[in-house]
Amino acid sequence: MSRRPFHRAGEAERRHDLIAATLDCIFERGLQGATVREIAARAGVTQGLIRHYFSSKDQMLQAAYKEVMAGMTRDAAVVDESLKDARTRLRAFIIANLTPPVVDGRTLSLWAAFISHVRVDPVFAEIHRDGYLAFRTALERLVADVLAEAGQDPDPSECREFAIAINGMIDGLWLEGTLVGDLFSKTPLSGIAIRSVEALLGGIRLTGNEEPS
Amino acid sequence: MSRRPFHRAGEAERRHDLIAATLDCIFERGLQGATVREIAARAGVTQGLIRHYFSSKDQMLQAAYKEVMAGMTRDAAVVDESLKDARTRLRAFIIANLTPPVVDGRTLSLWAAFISHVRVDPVFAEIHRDGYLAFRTALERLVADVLAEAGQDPDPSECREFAIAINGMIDGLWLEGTLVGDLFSKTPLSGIAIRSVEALLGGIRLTGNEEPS
DNA sequence: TCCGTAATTATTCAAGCGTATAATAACGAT
DNA sequence: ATCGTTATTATACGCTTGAATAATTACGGA
Repeated sequence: MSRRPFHRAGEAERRHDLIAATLDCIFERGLQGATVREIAARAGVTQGLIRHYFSSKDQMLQAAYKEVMAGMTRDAAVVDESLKDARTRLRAFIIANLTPPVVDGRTLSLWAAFISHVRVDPVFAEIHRDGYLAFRTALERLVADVLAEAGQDPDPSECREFAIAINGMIDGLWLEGTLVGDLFSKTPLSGIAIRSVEALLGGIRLTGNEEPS
Repeated sequence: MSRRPFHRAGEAERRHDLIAATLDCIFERGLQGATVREIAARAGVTQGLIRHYFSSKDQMLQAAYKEVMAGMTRDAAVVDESLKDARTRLRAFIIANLTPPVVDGRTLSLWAAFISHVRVDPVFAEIHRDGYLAFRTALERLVADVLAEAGQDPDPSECREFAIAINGMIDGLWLEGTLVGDLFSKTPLSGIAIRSVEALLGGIRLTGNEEPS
């Protein structure tokens, strides 16, 4: 009876691997399928190791949720600062949020699995709140820039209202577009969103060139 | 050792009670907290009875999901046909979906808990799809009526695009409004939505009277 | 009034869960 | 080379889970 050989990985690497394995489990079999044993097996370690890096399974799930939110924010907020026009930046922001990798079955699965915990566990609620506010704040600033660029006087509360509405629409389109995506094959979501935002902002065009195929 | 007394309830009543107990459990403790034993206890029966009415726990959860979706559709689609103006009907539709009982912590909890299963279990996917399409179809018709009423020629594909956008915004506002509702205390969601839809549809006013406090 | 049916309770079972603890071996320091 | 540290494995514990089965009792129809 020989013991299984192993190698000592760096703490950061191990934690990352464990979280990645956790997310794989959640994606494929839901939160219920993310058991300590299954996660350990997928990470190629034994279950005891999990408790060596996380004080409990719950704490590991929280870390995993943080990583998901951070990933979504990172992908979503890639608004190249070099783009001079605010309109172009807002357009890029919308497109980034309504195309892969944000619009993606895996991302949605993870998001949905965790969102059901937001109202049960206060720690999850805080993680969600932080992510939401970061997103909306970025959007609010973009809207203010666009309005200013169009020569309007951007009333802060007005900008916020626009941001809330646009944020809602992006969230909803992202959600339904991913859940029942096959229903949207004909018309790209990002196109709908852009035209809608243009109308919402009072007819400001977000693009000079026609939209791509 | 005397056996616990009981009474034989009608099948419909028992099934309803069991589903109600299931939803209570999910609301308070999430899907993971909805165990057969806990549900039975809350329904005032013993756990064996559940298997007498449902062939498995999964099947009972599916029935519960159907009931949640049906409830949301029922509450949401209360568009009084007697309202003559299509604009008034659309306005009522939007308000109904962005005020209680649709905007409600319990409704969201249940929705969120189930949505995470949509991508794991095909049966749940079908239930969701049916609900979504019913909702969007109703909205599509309302939009067509409003545009026709405004003297425009309602191109079907244009109506659908409007419906998708509006549906997305309602979904997103509903979701975020319930999740982080305290952030919206100042400005009512339904007001934001109505003004946004007005802009979206090209400036059509949905109301003659000013909005309530 | 009695009796058959089936709705309901009571009990049991095997599997899987998160957690705890002890043994071991990999690897850096010396 | 050797040693000490600790990352990692191995094993076990107690509990909960969904499901299965057997025993009962409520209730309608004769």
